[in-house]
Amino acid sequence: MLIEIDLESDLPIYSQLVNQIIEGIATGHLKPGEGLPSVRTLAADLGINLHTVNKAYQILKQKGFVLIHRQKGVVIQPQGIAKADAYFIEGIKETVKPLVAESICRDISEEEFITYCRELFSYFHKQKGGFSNE
Amino acid sequence: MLIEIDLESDLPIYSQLVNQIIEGIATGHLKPGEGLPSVRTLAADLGINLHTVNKAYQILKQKGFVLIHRQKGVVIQPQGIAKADAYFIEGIKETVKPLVAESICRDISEEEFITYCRELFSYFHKQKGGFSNE
Amino acid sequence: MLIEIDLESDLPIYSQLVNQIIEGIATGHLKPGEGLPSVRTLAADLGINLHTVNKAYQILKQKGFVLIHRQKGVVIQPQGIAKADAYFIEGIKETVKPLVAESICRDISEEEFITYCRELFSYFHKQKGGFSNE
Amino acid sequence: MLIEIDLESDLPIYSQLVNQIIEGIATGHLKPGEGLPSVRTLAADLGINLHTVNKAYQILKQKGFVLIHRQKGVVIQPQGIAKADAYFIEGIKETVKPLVAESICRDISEEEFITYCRELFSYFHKQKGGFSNE
DNA sequence: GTGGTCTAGACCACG
DNA sequence: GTGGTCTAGACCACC
Repeated sequence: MLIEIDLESDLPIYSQLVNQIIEGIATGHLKPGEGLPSVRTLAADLGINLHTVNKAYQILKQKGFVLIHRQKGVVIQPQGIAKADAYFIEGIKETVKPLVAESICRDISEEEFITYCRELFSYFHKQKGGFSNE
Repeated sequence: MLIEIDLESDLPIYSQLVNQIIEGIATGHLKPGEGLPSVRTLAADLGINLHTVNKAYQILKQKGFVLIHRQKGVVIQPQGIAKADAYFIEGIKETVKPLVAESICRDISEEEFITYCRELFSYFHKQKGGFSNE
Repeated sequence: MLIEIDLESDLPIYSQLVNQIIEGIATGHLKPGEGLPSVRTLAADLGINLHTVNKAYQILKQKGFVLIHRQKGVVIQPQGIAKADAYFIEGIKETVKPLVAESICRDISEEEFITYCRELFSYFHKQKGGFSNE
Repeated sequence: MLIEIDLESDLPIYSQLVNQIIEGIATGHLKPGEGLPSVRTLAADLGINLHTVNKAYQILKQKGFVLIHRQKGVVIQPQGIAKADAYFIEGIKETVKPLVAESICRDISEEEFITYCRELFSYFHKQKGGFSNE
Protein backbone atom coordinates (compact mmCIF):
# COMPACT_ATOMS: atom_id res chain seq x y z
CA MET A 1 0.00 0.00 0.00
CA LEU A 2 1.24 3.42 -0.88
CA ILE A 3 1.73 5.79 2.01
CA GLU A 4 2.30 9.46 1.41
CA ILE A 5 3.51 11.92 3.99
CA ASP A 6 2.96 15.64 3.69
CA LEU A 7 5.69 17.31 5.65
CA GLU A 8 3.96 20.64 5.31
CA SER A 9 0.68 19.47 6.76
CA ASP A 10 -0.21 20.77 10.17
CA LEU A 11 -1.14 17.22 11.06
CA PRO A 12 1.78 15.49 12.80
CA ILE A 13 3.52 12.92 10.65
CA TYR A 14 2.70 10.10 13.04
CA SER A 15 -1.00 11.01 12.79
CA GLN A 16 -0.86 10.97 9.03
CA LEU A 17 0.68 7.54 9.28
CA VAL A 18 -1.99 6.30 11.67
CA ASN A 19 -4.75 7.71 9.49
CA GLN A 20 -3.45 6.22 6.29
CA ILE A 21 -3.03 2.79 7.79
CA ILE A 22 -6.56 2.88 9.19
CA GLU A 23 -7.79 4.02 5.81
CA GLY A 24 -5.89 1.13 4.27
CA ILE A 25 -7.76 -1.23 6.54
CA ALA A 26 -11.08 0.46 5.78
CA THR A 27 -10.58 0.09 2.04
CA GLY A 28 -9.41 -3.47 2.42
CA HIS A 29 -5.97 -2.79 1.03
CA LEU A 30 -4.66 -4.02 4.33
CA LYS A 31 -6.20 -7.29 5.46
CA PRO A 32 -6.36 -8.88 8.90
CA GLY A 33 -3.20 -10.83 9.60
CA GLU A 34 -1.25 -8.99 6.96
CA GLY A 35 2.17 -7.75 7.99
CA LEU A 36 3.27 -4.14 7.96
CA PRO A 37 6.81 -3.02 7.12
CA SER A 38 9.21 -2.91 10.01
CA VAL A 39 9.75 0.38 11.78
CA ARG A 40 13.15 0.74 10.18
CA THR A 41 11.97 -0.13 6.69
CA LEU A 42 9.02 2.19 6.71
CA ALA A 43 11.04 5.01 8.22
CA ALA A 44 13.67 4.60 5.54
CA ASP A 45 11.09 4.38 2.75
CA LEU A 46 9.37 7.54 3.88
CA GLY A 47 12.53 9.34 4.83
CA ILE A 48 11.32 10.03 8.33
CA ASN A 49 12.48 9.30 11.82
CA LEU A 50 12.33 5.84 13.40
CA HIS A 51 10.59 7.21 16.45
CA THR A 52 7.85 8.72 14.33
CA VAL A 53 6.97 5.39 12.76
CA ASN A 54 7.21 3.68 16.09
CA LYS A 55 4.86 6.18 17.67
CA ALA A 56 2.32 5.58 14.93
CA TYR A 57 2.53 1.81 15.41
CA GLN A 58 2.13 2.16 19.17
CA ILE A 59 -0.98 4.24 18.68
CA LEU A 60 -2.40 1.71 16.24
CA LYS A 61 -1.68 -1.05 18.75
CA GLN A 62 -3.35 0.92 21.52
CA LYS A 63 -6.37 1.48 19.30
CA GLY A 64 -6.53 -2.24 18.54
CA PHE A 65 -5.69 -2.06 14.84
CA VAL A 66 -2.43 -3.96 14.96
CA LEU A 67 -0.52 -6.46 17.00
CA ILE A 68 3.16 -5.93 17.67
CA HIS A 69 5.10 -9.19 17.94
CA ARG A 70 8.63 -9.03 19.16
CA GLN A 71 9.83 -11.21 16.26
CA LYS A 72 7.12 -11.30 13.66
CA GLY A 73 6.86 -7.55 13.59
CA VAL A 74 3.67 -5.61 13.16
CA VAL A 75 0.56 -7.27 11.74
CA ILE A 76 -2.97 -6.09 11.21
CA GLN A 77 -5.16 -7.36 14.01
CA PRO A 78 -6.15 -10.84 12.68
CA GLN A 79 -9.40 -11.12 14.60
CA GLY A 80 -10.85 -7.94 13.27
CA ILE A 81 -11.05 -4.59 14.97
CA ALA A 82 -12.98 -4.06 18.18
CA LYS A 83 -16.45 -2.70 17.64
CA ALA A 84 -17.06 0.93 18.43
CA ASP A 85 -17.71 1.74 22.05
CA ALA A 86 -19.52 4.71 23.52
CA TYR A 87 -16.19 6.41 24.01
CA PHE A 88 -15.41 6.27 20.31
CA ILE A 89 -18.87 7.51 19.38
CA GLU A 90 -18.39 10.38 21.77
CA GLY A 91 -15.09 11.21 20.08
CA ILE A 92 -16.75 11.33 16.68
CA LYS A 93 -19.40 13.71 17.90
CA GLU A 94 -16.89 15.96 19.59
CA THR A 95 -14.84 16.18 16.44
CA VAL A 96 -17.78 16.75 14.15
CA LYS A 97 -19.54 19.23 16.40
CA PRO A 98 -17.42 22.28 15.55
CA LEU A 99 -17.57 21.36 11.88
CA VAL A 100 -21.34 21.32 11.98
CA ALA A 101 -21.41 24.60 13.87
CA GLU A 102 -19.23 26.33 11.33
CA SER A 103 -21.18 24.73 8.48
CA ILE A 104 -24.40 26.20 9.84
CA CYS A 105 -22.79 29.63 10.11
CA ARG A 106 -21.53 29.33 6.55
CA ASP A 107 -24.84 28.22 5.12
CA ILE A 108 -23.95 24.65 4.36
CA SER A 109 -27.18 22.71 4.61
CA GLU A 110 -27.55 19.52 6.58
CA GLU A 111 -28.12 17.65 3.34
CA GLU A 112 -25.00 19.05 1.74
CA PHE A 113 -22.97 18.07 4.78
CA ILE A 114 -24.46 14.58 4.75
CA THR A 115 -23.62 14.30 1.09
CA TYR A 116 -19.95 14.87 1.83
CA CYS A 117 -20.05 12.16 4.48
CA ARG A 118 -21.74 9.72 2.13
CA GLU A 119 -19.13 10.46 -0.51
CA LEU A 120 -16.44 9.43 1.93
CA PHE A 121 -18.23 6.20 2.76
CA SER A 122 -18.62 5.49 -0.94
CA TYR A 123 -14.94 6.20 -1.46
CA PHE A 124 -13.92 3.52 1.01
CA HIS A 125 -16.52 0.97 -0.01
CA LYS A 126 -15.87 1.27 -3.71
CA GLN A 127 -12.24 0.44 -3.14
CA LYS A 128 -13.22 -2.51 -0.99
CA GLY A 129 -15.26 -3.89 -3.86
CA GLY A 130 -12.51 -4.61 -6.34
CA PHE A 131 -8.97 -3.97 -5.29
CA SER A 132 -5.78 -5.70 -6.13
CA ASN A 133 -3.57 -6.47 -3.18
CA GLU A 134 -1.23 -3.46 -3.58
CA MET B 1 -23.37 32.93 26.79
CA LEU B 2 -21.68 30.41 29.01
CA ILE B 3 -18.20 29.41 28.00
CA GLU B 4 -16.44 26.49 29.59
CA ILE B 5 -12.79 25.66 29.27
CA ASP B 6 -11.38 22.21 29.85
CA LEU B 7 -7.79 22.68 30.93
CA GLU B 8 -7.22 18.93 30.63
CA SER B 9 -8.32 18.74 27.03
CA ASP B 10 -5.66 18.19 24.41
CA LEU B 11 -7.36 20.87 22.36
CA PRO B 12 -5.60 24.20 22.99
CA ILE B 13 -7.56 26.60 25.15
CA TYR B 14 -7.78 29.16 22.36
CA SER B 15 -9.27 26.51 20.04
CA GLN B 16 -11.87 25.60 22.60
CA LEU B 17 -12.76 29.27 22.82
CA VAL B 18 -12.97 29.60 19.05
CA ASN B 19 -15.17 26.53 18.80
CA GLN B 20 -17.54 27.58 21.55
CA ILE B 21 -18.00 31.03 20.11
CA ILE B 22 -18.70 29.61 16.67
CA GLU B 23 -21.15 27.22 18.26
CA GLY B 24 -22.74 30.16 20.03
CA ILE B 25 -23.24 31.84 16.67
CA ALA B 26 -24.60 28.64 15.16
CA THR B 27 -27.17 28.24 17.90
CA GLY B 28 -28.11 31.89 17.76
CA HIS B 29 -27.03 32.60 21.32
CA LEU B 30 -24.65 35.10 19.83
CA LYS B 31 -26.27 37.37 17.30
CA PRO B 32 -24.72 39.52 14.58
CA GLY B 33 -23.62 42.85 15.98
CA GLU B 34 -23.57 41.57 19.52
CA GLY B 35 -20.51 42.40 21.58
CA LEU B 36 -18.20 39.87 23.13
CA PRO B 37 -16.47 40.41 26.49
CA SER B 38 -13.18 42.27 26.34
CA VAL B 39 -10.06 40.15 26.30
CA ARG B 40 -9.30 41.15 29.86
CA THR B 41 -12.79 40.46 31.13
CA LEU B 42 -13.11 37.08 29.48
CA ALA B 43 -9.61 36.10 30.54
CA ALA B 44 -10.42 37.01 34.13
CA ASP B 45 -13.77 35.20 34.01
CA LEU B 46 -12.20 32.04 32.67
CA GLY B 47 -9.10 32.29 34.80
CA ILE B 48 -6.80 32.24 31.81
CA ASN B 49 -4.32 34.64 30.29
CA LEU B 50 -5.52 37.56 28.22
CA HIS B 51 -3.15 36.61 25.40
CA THR B 52 -4.89 33.30 25.06
CA VAL B 53 -8.25 35.02 24.71
CA ASN B 54 -6.73 37.48 22.30
CA LYS B 55 -5.40 34.67 20.12
CA ALA B 56 -8.87 33.15 19.93
CA TYR B 57 -10.35 36.51 18.97
CA GLN B 58 -7.71 37.04 16.29
CA ILE B 59 -8.51 33.65 14.79
CA LEU B 60 -12.22 34.42 14.81
CA LYS B 61 -11.48 37.73 13.13
CA GLN B 62 -9.37 36.06 10.48
CA LYS B 63 -12.14 33.52 9.88
CA GLY B 64 -14.63 36.35 9.47
CA PHE B 65 -16.75 35.60 12.52
CA VAL B 66 -16.05 38.79 14.43
CA LEU B 67 -14.92 42.34 13.91
CA ILE B 68 -12.41 43.93 16.21
CA HIS B 69 -13.31 47.57 16.62
CA ARG B 70 -10.96 50.28 17.73
CA GLN B 71 -12.54 50.90 21.08
CA LYS B 72 -15.83 49.10 20.98
CA GLY B 73 -14.04 45.85 21.39
CA VAL B 74 -15.01 42.63 19.68
CA VAL B 75 -18.42 42.14 18.05
CA ILE B 76 -20.01 39.33 16.07
CA GLN B 77 -19.73 40.08 12.37
CA PRO B 78 -22.92 42.13 11.78
CA GLN B 79 -23.25 41.33 8.08
CA GLY B 80 -23.34 37.61 8.53
CA ILE B 81 -20.56 35.15 7.98
CA ALA B 82 -18.95 34.58 4.60
CA LYS B 83 -20.39 31.59 2.75
CA ALA B 84 -18.34 28.45 2.60
CA ASP B 85 -15.73 28.25 -0.12
CA ALA B 86 -14.15 25.22 -1.72
CA TYR B 87 -11.29 25.52 0.73
CA PHE B 88 -13.57 25.12 3.71
CA ILE B 89 -15.39 22.19 2.14
CA GLU B 90 -12.06 20.55 1.56
CA GLY B 91 -11.22 21.07 5.22
CA ILE B 92 -14.42 19.34 6.29
CA LYS B 93 -13.72 16.34 4.13
CA GLU B 94 -10.16 16.06 5.35
CA THR B 95 -11.29 16.13 8.95
CA VAL B 96 -14.12 13.68 8.46
CA LYS B 97 -12.19 11.24 6.30
CA PRO B 98 -10.25 9.52 9.11
CA LEU B 99 -13.40 9.37 11.20
CA VAL B 100 -15.22 7.59 8.43
CA ALA B 101 -12.32 5.22 7.90
CA GLU B 102 -12.20 4.25 11.55
CA SER B 103 -16.00 3.99 11.66
CA ILE B 104 -15.94 1.48 8.82
CA CYS B 105 -13.29 -0.55 10.61
CA ARG B 106 -15.37 -0.52 13.78
CA ASP B 107 -18.58 -1.57 12.07
CA ILE B 108 -20.38 1.74 12.37
CA SER B 109 -22.74 1.83 9.43
CA GLU B 110 -23.04 4.77 7.12
CA GLU B 111 -26.57 5.34 8.40
CA GLU B 112 -25.48 5.32 12.00
CA PHE B 113 -22.75 7.84 11.26
CA ILE B 114 -25.19 10.06 9.38
CA THR B 115 -27.54 9.85 12.34
CA TYR B 116 -24.90 11.33 14.60
CA CYS B 117 -24.38 14.18 12.16
CA ARG B 118 -28.09 14.86 11.95
CA GLU B 119 -28.31 14.90 15.72
CA LEU B 120 -25.71 17.63 15.80
CA PHE B 121 -27.58 19.67 13.21
CA SER B 122 -30.76 19.22 15.23
CA TYR B 123 -28.96 20.27 18.37
CA PHE B 124 -27.96 23.61 16.86
CA HIS B 125 -31.22 24.24 15.07
CA LYS B 126 -33.40 23.42 18.00
CA GLN B 127 -31.63 26.04 20.05
CA LYS B 128 -31.92 28.51 17.23
CA GLY B 129 -35.65 27.91 17.13
CA GLY B 130 -36.55 29.16 20.60
CA PHE B 131 -33.71 30.62 22.56
CA SER B 132 -33.85 33.24 25.25
CA ASN B 133 -31.39 36.06 24.92
CA GLU B 134 -28.72 34.50 27.11
CA MET C 1 -17.32 68.19 2.07
CA LEU C 2 -18.53 64.77 3.09
CA ILE C 3 -16.35 62.92 5.52
CA GLU C 4 -16.89 59.26 6.20
CA ILE C 5 -15.38 57.30 9.04
CA ASP C 6 -15.00 53.56 9.01
CA LEU C 7 -14.96 52.43 12.60
CA GLU C 8 -13.93 48.97 11.54
CA SER C 9 -10.92 50.06 9.58
CA ASP C 10 -7.55 49.24 11.05
CA LEU C 11 -6.55 52.80 10.27
CA PRO C 12 -7.05 55.00 13.36
CA ILE C 13 -9.98 57.35 13.09
CA TYR C 14 -7.80 60.42 13.40
CA SER C 15 -5.71 59.19 10.46
CA GLN C 16 -8.80 58.67 8.36
CA LEU C 17 -9.80 62.22 9.19
CA VAL C 18 -6.37 63.58 8.27
CA ASN C 19 -6.35 61.66 5.01
CA GLN C 20 -9.80 62.74 3.95
CA ILE C 21 -9.11 66.38 4.62
CA ILE C 22 -5.87 66.22 2.67
CA GLU C 23 -7.76 64.48 -0.12
CA GLY C 24 -10.34 67.26 0.04
CA ILE C 25 -7.58 69.79 -0.49
CA ALA C 26 -6.08 67.73 -3.29
CA THR C 27 -9.37 67.55 -5.15
CA GLY C 28 -10.06 71.22 -4.53
CA HIS C 29 -13.18 70.58 -2.50
CA LEU C 30 -11.43 72.43 0.29
CA LYS C 31 -9.86 75.71 -0.79
CA PRO C 32 -7.14 77.79 0.87
CA GLY C 33 -8.64 80.10 3.49
CA GLU C 34 -11.77 78.00 3.79
CA GLY C 35 -12.89 77.21 7.30
CA LEU C 36 -13.29 73.74 8.71
CA PRO C 37 -15.99 72.77 11.21
CA SER C 38 -15.12 73.28 14.85
CA VAL C 39 -13.78 70.35 16.79
CA ARG C 40 -17.07 70.02 18.63
CA THR C 41 -19.22 70.26 15.52
CA LEU C 42 -17.25 67.74 13.54
CA ALA C 43 -17.02 65.36 16.45
CA ALA C 44 -20.78 65.55 16.92
CA ASP C 45 -21.47 65.13 13.19
CA LEU C 46 -19.29 62.06 12.98
CA GLY C 47 -20.30 60.68 16.33
CA ILE C 48 -16.73 60.43 17.51
CA ASN C 49 -14.68 61.77 20.37
CA LEU C 50 -13.59 65.41 20.64
CA HIS C 51 -10.01 64.39 21.23
CA THR C 52 -9.95 62.37 18.06
CA VAL C 53 -10.93 65.34 15.92
CA ASN C 54 -8.55 67.56 17.79
CA LYS C 55 -5.70 65.15 17.22
CA ALA C 56 -6.41 65.13 13.50
CA TYR C 57 -6.44 68.94 13.37
CA GLN C 58 -3.18 69.16 15.29
CA ILE C 59 -1.54 66.78 12.85
CA LEU C 60 -2.84 68.79 9.91
CA LYS C 61 -1.47 71.94 11.52
CA GLN C 62 1.89 70.34 12.11
CA LYS C 63 1.97 69.20 8.51
CA GLY C 64 1.18 72.73 7.36
CA PHE C 65 -2.26 72.04 5.89
CA VAL C 66 -4.30 74.19 8.28
CA LEU C 67 -3.98 77.13 10.61
CA ILE C 68 -5.60 76.98 14.00
CA HIS C 69 -6.81 80.37 15.21
CA ARG C 70 -7.94 80.69 18.76
CA GLN C 71 -11.12 82.47 17.69
CA LYS C 72 -11.60 81.95 13.98
CA GLY C 73 -11.22 78.23 14.35
CA VAL C 74 -9.49 76.00 11.84
CA VAL C 75 -8.89 77.19 8.28
CA ILE C 76 -7.12 75.66 5.33
CA GLN C 77 -3.66 77.19 5.04
CA PRO C 78 -4.40 80.32 2.92
CA GLN C 79 -0.94 80.63 1.41
CA GLY C 80 -0.92 77.18 -0.04
CA ILE C 81 0.84 74.13 1.29
CA ALA C 82 4.60 73.97 1.71
CA LYS C 83 6.34 72.25 -1.14
CA ALA C 84 7.61 68.75 -0.61
CA ASP C 85 10.96 68.45 1.07
CA ALA C 86 13.44 65.63 0.96
CA TYR C 87 11.97 64.28 4.18
CA PHE C 88 8.55 63.91 2.62
CA ILE C 89 9.96 62.27 -0.48
CA GLU C 90 11.80 59.85 1.74
CA GLY C 91 8.54 59.05 3.50
CA ILE C 92 6.84 58.25 0.22
CA LYS C 93 9.58 55.89 -0.80
CA GLU C 94 9.60 54.15 2.53
CA THR C 95 5.87 53.59 2.36
CA VAL C 96 5.85 52.45 -1.24
CA LYS C 97 8.88 50.22 -0.95
CA PRO C 98 7.18 47.26 0.74
CA LEU C 99 4.27 47.56 -1.68
CA VAL C 100 6.61 47.33 -4.62
CA ALA C 101 8.42 44.39 -3.06
CA GLU C 102 5.22 42.45 -2.54
CA SER C 103 4.00 43.42 -6.00
CA ILE C 104 7.12 41.94 -7.55
CA CYS C 105 6.64 38.74 -5.57
CA ARG C 106 3.04 38.56 -6.70
CA ASP C 107 3.79 39.17 -10.34
CA ILE C 108 2.37 42.64 -10.62
CA SER C 109 4.35 44.34 -13.35
CA GLU C 110 5.90 47.75 -13.00
CA GLU C 111 3.51 49.07 -15.64
CA GLU C 112 0.48 47.68 -13.86
CA PHE C 113 1.59 49.27 -10.62
CA ILE C 114 2.20 52.60 -12.36
CA THR C 115 -1.25 52.37 -13.88
CA TYR C 116 -2.81 52.20 -10.43
CA CYS C 117 -0.85 55.28 -9.38
CA ARG C 118 -1.90 57.19 -12.48
CA GLU C 119 -5.51 56.25 -11.84
CA LEU C 120 -5.25 57.85 -8.43
CA PHE C 121 -3.77 61.03 -9.88
CA SER C 122 -6.55 61.13 -12.45
CA TYR C 123 -9.09 60.64 -9.72
CA PHE C 124 -7.95 63.74 -7.87
CA HIS C 125 -7.40 65.88 -10.93
CA LYS C 126 -10.70 65.07 -12.54
CA GLN C 127 -12.51 66.27 -9.45
CA LYS C 128 -10.40 69.40 -9.41
CA GLY C 129 -11.61 70.20 -12.94
CA GLY C 130 -15.28 70.79 -12.27
CA PHE C 131 -16.56 70.53 -8.75
CA SER C 132 -19.26 72.33 -6.90
CA ASN C 133 -18.32 73.66 -3.49
CA GLU C 134 -19.80 70.77 -1.51
CA MET D 1 20.56 38.01 4.22
CA LEU D 2 21.11 40.97 6.47
CA ILE D 3 18.14 42.08 8.50
CA GLU D 4 18.13 45.33 10.38
CA ILE D 5 15.61 46.39 12.97
CA ASP D 6 14.96 49.99 13.89
CA LEU D 7 13.70 49.97 17.44
CA GLU D 8 12.85 53.68 17.14
CA SER D 9 10.60 53.20 14.13
CA ASP D 10 6.86 53.57 14.63
CA LEU D 11 6.49 50.47 12.50
CA PRO D 12 6.21 47.43 14.80
CA ILE D 13 9.27 45.25 14.86
CA TYR D 14 7.39 42.28 13.46
CA SER D 15 6.23 44.39 10.51
CA GLN D 16 9.76 45.49 9.78
CA LEU D 17 10.74 41.84 9.79
CA VAL D 18 7.89 40.91 7.47
CA ASN D 19 8.78 43.72 5.09
CA GLN D 20 12.45 42.94 4.97
CA ILE D 21 11.88 39.28 4.30
CA ILE D 22 9.43 40.08 1.51
CA GLU D 23 11.98 42.49 0.12
CA GLY D 24 14.57 39.74 0.34
CA ILE D 25 12.32 37.53 -1.75
CA ALA D 26 11.67 40.34 -4.22
CA THR D 27 15.39 40.95 -4.74
CA GLY D 28 16.11 37.26 -5.01
CA HIS D 29 18.34 37.20 -1.97
CA LEU D 30 15.93 34.69 -0.55
CA LYS D 31 15.07 31.92 -2.94
CA PRO D 32 12.12 29.52 -2.98
CA GLY D 33 12.84 26.55 -0.75
CA GLU D 34 15.55 28.37 1.14
CA GLY D 35 15.40 28.11 4.91
CA LEU D 36 15.07 31.03 7.28
CA PRO D 37 16.74 31.13 10.69
CA SER D 38 14.81 29.54 13.53
CA VAL D 39 12.74 31.89 15.64
CA ARG D 40 15.18 31.52 18.49
CA THR D 41 18.24 32.11 16.36
CA LEU D 42 16.87 35.15 14.61
CA ALA D 43 15.53 36.56 17.85
CA ALA D 44 18.94 36.16 19.45
CA ASP D 45 20.73 37.64 16.44
CA LEU D 46 18.47 40.69 16.41
CA GLY D 47 18.33 41.00 20.16
CA ILE D 48 14.55 40.77 20.23
CA ASN D 49 12.04 38.37 21.68
CA LEU D 50 11.33 35.09 20.00
CA HIS D 51 7.60 35.77 20.08
CA THR D 52 8.13 38.85 17.98
CA VAL D 53 9.99 36.83 15.36
CA ASN D 54 7.34 34.16 15.56
CA LYS D 55 4.60 36.68 14.91
CA ALA D 56 6.41 37.88 11.80
CA TYR D 57 6.79 34.30 10.58
CA GLN D 58 3.12 33.59 11.20
CA ILE D 59 2.14 36.62 9.15
CA LEU D 60 4.44 35.56 6.34
CA LYS D 61 2.90 32.09 6.46
CA GLN D 62 -0.61 33.52 6.34
CA LYS D 63 0.38 35.69 3.39
CA GLY D 64 1.75 32.66 1.60
CA PHE D 65 5.41 33.68 1.57
CA VAL D 66 6.76 30.90 3.74
CA LEU D 67 5.96 27.42 4.89
CA ILE D 68 6.41 26.41 8.49
CA HIS D 69 7.56 22.81 8.58
CA ARG D 70 7.25 20.52 11.53
CA GLN D 71 10.91 20.30 12.34
CA LYS D 72 12.67 21.77 9.36
CA GLY D 73 11.65 25.20 10.50
CA VAL D 74 10.64 28.03 8.23
CA VAL D 75 11.33 27.97 4.49
CA ILE D 76 10.50 30.31 1.65
CA GLN D 77 7.43 29.01 -0.19
CA PRO D 78 9.01 26.66 -2.75
CA GLN D 79 6.22 26.84 -5.29
CA GLY D 80 6.32 30.58 -5.69
CA ILE D 81 4.03 33.13 -4.16
CA ALA D 82 0.33 33.30 -4.97
CA LYS D 83 -0.52 35.84 -7.63
CA ALA D 84 -2.11 39.09 -6.60
CA ASP D 85 -5.84 39.04 -6.13
CA ALA D 86 -8.31 41.92 -6.27
CA TYR D 87 -8.03 42.24 -2.52
CA PHE D 88 -4.33 42.90 -2.68
CA ILE D 89 -4.71 45.41 -5.51
CA GLU D 90 -7.31 47.21 -3.42
CA GLY D 91 -4.86 47.33 -0.55
CA ILE D 92 -2.22 48.92 -2.74
CA LYS D 93 -4.60 51.61 -3.91
CA GLU D 94 -5.77 52.35 -0.40
CA THR D 95 -2.24 52.74 0.81
CA VAL D 96 -1.09 54.85 -2.11
CA LYS D 97 -4.16 57.09 -2.22
CA PRO D 98 -3.24 59.37 0.69
CA LEU D 99 0.31 59.59 -0.61
CA VAL D 100 -0.94 60.78 -3.97
CA ALA D 101 -3.28 63.27 -2.33
CA GLU D 102 -0.52 64.78 -0.26
CA SER D 103 1.83 64.75 -3.25
CA ILE D 104 -0.66 66.79 -5.24
CA CYS D 105 -0.98 69.28 -2.41
CA ARG D 106 2.78 69.57 -2.22
CA ASP D 107 3.27 70.07 -5.93
CA ILE D 108 4.83 66.74 -6.68
CA SER D 109 3.91 66.02 -10.27
CA GLU D 110 2.49 62.71 -11.40
CA GLU D 111 5.65 62.08 -13.36
CA GLU D 112 7.88 62.76 -10.39
CA PHE D 113 5.84 60.36 -8.26
CA ILE D 114 5.99 57.71 -10.96
CA THR D 115 9.73 58.18 -11.15
CA TYR D 116 10.06 57.28 -7.49
CA CYS D 117 8.03 54.14 -8.04
CA ARG D 118 10.12 53.15 -11.01
CA GLU D 119 13.27 53.67 -8.99
CA LEU D 120 11.99 51.20 -6.44
CA PHE D 121 11.21 48.64 -9.12
CA SER D 122 14.68 49.15 -10.56
CA TYR D 123 16.18 48.76 -7.13
CA PHE D 124 14.65 45.31 -6.69
CA HIS D 125 15.22 44.14 -10.23
CA LYS D 126 18.81 45.25 -10.38
CA GLN D 127 19.58 43.13 -7.35
CA LYS D 128 17.71 40.23 -8.86
CA GLY D 129 19.83 40.52 -11.98
CA GLY D 130 23.22 39.79 -10.44
CA PHE D 131 23.20 38.86 -6.83
CA SER D 132 25.62 36.74 -4.93
CA ASN D 133 24.11 34.12 -2.70
CA GLU D 134 24.09 36.30 0.46
C1' DG E 1 16.95 20.80 17.90
C1' DT E 2 12.26 22.83 15.96
C1' DG E 3 7.78 25.43 16.55
C1' DG E 4 3.31 25.68 19.58
C1' DT E 5 1.09 26.99 23.76
C1' DC E 6 0.47 29.41 27.93
C1' DT E 7 1.50 32.55 31.55
C1' DA E 8 2.81 37.11 33.48
C1' DG E 9 3.52 41.71 33.38
C1' DA E 10 4.78 45.96 31.06
C1' DC E 11 3.96 50.01 28.06
C1' DC E 12 1.61 52.30 24.30
C1' DA E 13 -2.05 53.92 20.95
C1' DC E 14 -6.66 54.89 20.60
C1' DG E 15 -10.93 57.22 21.84
C1' DG F 1 -11.64 51.77 29.21
C1' DT F 2 -10.19 49.05 24.67
C1' DG F 3 -6.83 46.22 21.91
C1' DG F 4 -1.70 46.15 20.13
C1' DT F 5 3.05 45.32 21.01
C1' DC F 6 6.94 43.56 23.31
C1' DT F 7 9.43 41.09 26.75
C1' DA F 8 10.53 37.04 29.61
C1' DG F 9 10.37 32.57 30.85
C1' DA F 10 8.03 28.12 31.14
C1' DC F 11 6.50 23.57 29.38
C1' DC F 12 5.11 20.55 25.65
C1' DA F 13 4.79 18.11 21.02
C1' DC F 14 7.32 16.70 17.38
C1' DC F 15 11.22 14.45 15.16
